[in-house]
Amino acid sequence: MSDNLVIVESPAKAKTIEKFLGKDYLVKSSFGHIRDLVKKGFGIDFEHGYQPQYVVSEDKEKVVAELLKYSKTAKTIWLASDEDREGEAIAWHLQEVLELKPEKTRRIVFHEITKEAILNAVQHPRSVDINLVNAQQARRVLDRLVGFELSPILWRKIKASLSAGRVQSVAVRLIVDREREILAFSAESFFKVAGTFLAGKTPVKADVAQKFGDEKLALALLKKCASATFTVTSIEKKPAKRTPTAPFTTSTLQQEASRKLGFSVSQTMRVAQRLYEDGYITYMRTDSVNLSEQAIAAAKDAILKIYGEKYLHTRRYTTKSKGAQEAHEAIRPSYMDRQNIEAGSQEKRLYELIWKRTIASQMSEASLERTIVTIDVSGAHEKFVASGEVVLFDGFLKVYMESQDDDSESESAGLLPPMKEGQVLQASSIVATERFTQRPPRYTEATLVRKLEELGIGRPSTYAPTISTVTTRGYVIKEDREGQVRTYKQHTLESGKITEKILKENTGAEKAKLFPSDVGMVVTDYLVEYFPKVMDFSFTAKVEAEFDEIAEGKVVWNEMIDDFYQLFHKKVEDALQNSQRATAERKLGVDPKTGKDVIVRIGRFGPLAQIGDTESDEKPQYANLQKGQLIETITLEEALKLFDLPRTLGDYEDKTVVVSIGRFGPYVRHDGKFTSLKRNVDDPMTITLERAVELIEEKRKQEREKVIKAFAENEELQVLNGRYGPYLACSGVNYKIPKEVEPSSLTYEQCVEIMSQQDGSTPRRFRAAKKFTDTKAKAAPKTKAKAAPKPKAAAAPKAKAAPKPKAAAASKAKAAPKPKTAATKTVAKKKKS
DNA sequence: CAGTGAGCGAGCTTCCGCTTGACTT
Repeated sequence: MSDNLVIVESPAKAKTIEKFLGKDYLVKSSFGHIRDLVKKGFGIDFEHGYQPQYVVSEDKEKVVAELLKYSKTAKTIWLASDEDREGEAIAWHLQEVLELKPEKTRRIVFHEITKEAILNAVQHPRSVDINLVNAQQARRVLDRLVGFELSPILWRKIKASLSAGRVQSVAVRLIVDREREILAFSAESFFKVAGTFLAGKTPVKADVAQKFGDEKLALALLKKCASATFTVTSIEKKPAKRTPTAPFTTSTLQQEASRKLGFSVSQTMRVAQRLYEDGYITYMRTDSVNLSEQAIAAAKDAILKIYGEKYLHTRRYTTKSKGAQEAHEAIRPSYMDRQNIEAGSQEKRLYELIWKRTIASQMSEASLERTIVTIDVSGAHEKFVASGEVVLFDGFLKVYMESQDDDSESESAGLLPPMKEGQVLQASSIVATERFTQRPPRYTEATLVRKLEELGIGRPSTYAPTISTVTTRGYVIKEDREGQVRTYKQHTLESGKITEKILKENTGAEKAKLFPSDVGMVVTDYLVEYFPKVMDFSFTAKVEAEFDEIAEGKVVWNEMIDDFYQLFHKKVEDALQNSQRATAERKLGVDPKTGKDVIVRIGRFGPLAQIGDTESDEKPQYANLQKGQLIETITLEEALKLFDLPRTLGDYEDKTVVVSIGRFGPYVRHDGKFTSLKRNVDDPMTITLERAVELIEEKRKQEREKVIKAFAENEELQVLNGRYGPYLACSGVNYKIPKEVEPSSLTYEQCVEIMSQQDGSTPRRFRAAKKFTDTKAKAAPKTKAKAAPKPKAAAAPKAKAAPKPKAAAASKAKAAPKPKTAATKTVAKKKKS
């Protein structure tokens, strides 16, 4: 037994630190928080100063038991959780739960995982800072109060199972507010004039800076240009510099991975987690841009080696973002000399991004030269301006360039041909093009995270979960929208003649943007009306300031909570008593067929349109709103159209063919079977019986051809034809068929071979492998007759894997604890339901 | 997986932050 037990938060960290500390130290992980407020009810004792009622979390009981065992025998226990509010609380909970005696307990902190930092920390222990712990308790209690008081109001006033909270409700509000701005926006058109001139033989593009709100003025300029001379009146050269951006934090990594790699926020975190666990990068949940001295030195070495001294410029970055707690370093490669790694393609790409960003942050500025050429038009006061940019020294740009959010139209200015002041240029064409003012952009996941961080709302560990909460609650939908075709005018002056053209462009198309749902809008409106303070964008910042005062010992935590709660709870009571049920009901008009009212509202299962009311004798007609339609904006015509479905097309094989729109889009129903319409080809409103039958037959054919091959040896194993081509399926797990193999000629043995190879090849397949054997184990007792051939199939891959000792050993080690965890999980789930 | 939308009204839902696995494709 070791004399020293060190407890950190993350198991990957524990492994690294153990190496630094040597044999006398046993390093274990708490896996984050070990206790939380009891799940049922508030978990707060209102009678006794908001005393929190804690319980060891179900999934942490094992961890706690293990830590308890080691702490009993250790002489000294080092609480090495992160140096922030939450970390301090974790240390305190450990102290309480493990009943650590003060004389045996040391609190240490370090914010970089280097030998020096850790040894230094051990030299400077302290005790748990109870003020900081109290700040965390206040944070925790406040969040529980807000969440558990507001959510039930929504159940009663809007819809069951809804939720509200300090972070999620404001996140939804941002999206709702933005959508309303977009709805209120009307694009204004104006004209921009641009010309192509000839300097010698080289074409030069130049623009008139001003916008012409009036088409006539733009045309007037074109007319003047027809007979004008164009003279270069000034050539201005300006030096410009660009400096690299700071190393990655969680939020900036999410933004760049979204822009450059197209990753979702949660995808970025999943990939980063793997990189962290494999020791490639430092911790991925951080708000700090700080690099350790060691990291800067390593970056310096790498830059000198690869790019040379000219490119080196080390820097220390400081964090600007609000509420940053800086318990960790920035996200950076663990080893700066490692430019590439061997891993999955996503991991590789994200690692490369992190490496480049980190290296670039320690590189020289880029120096550029901007050239601005002004061209006068004789007989007009407008001027054309051409600008060019030349990189004199690339510096960090050699490695990395941060991307922009909007796909802005600004063309990258390049090199200009040599010109002289006083030089007369020939105009080859001058064009006045109609342009439009741009509406505010919708949020992407990543830009929403940036906004939340800017407002100091949420933490690096919660950005991804917050997005998933607001989408799973149905407040926000991430989707693509098709744009609309818009026409614009263009006047072209060429060879002395002005011609007019009407052109078309697609506008407003959205890719993976966040849209509010009707429920999101109603909930936001309701909360803003009754709880404006909590819904204020600065609410978190205000309470954070108070938490800081608690941490400094200037304010007593439960007094702060009491001040808040007294007022807040009054508002809650008021809302419960005095607010109407919010259904977002809107009357659109009257149905011309029946003369009854047409309304839209939120029903039990979501937004719907309704003809007639429940009080009259006849039952009202209902129809779901479609994807992309909002109660707030739908028109009477659009709503009436919804009632044209389902449409009966006629009979086929003596059974009715019906077309309608379901959860997964437009479909045809015939003989109890569903066939999806082809997207962008078929329209449910106009589709004919003939075409519907064609689709039905097509699907039948596909199903007939689905099974390429089946095997007598194992009925679960099949060669199938899928959307992406032939594949192998066995007990719900799919396997790729190697390209060089002809699927129809596969033998049973070959299939087993393919499965066993893919089982061990990548971590992803590796998990599938467990599934492969597990389902067999479960399926075996159920169907005894069929059980006999299956164990063979399961055994075969293992036998094949045997020559690769590593994979086999790993598979056993990982597979072993699984049944237990699976068992405890199902028990936990049963308890809930 | 492809529709539901009152009615009797039980018992349920819910927060934010700190961590990994567990799941599926």
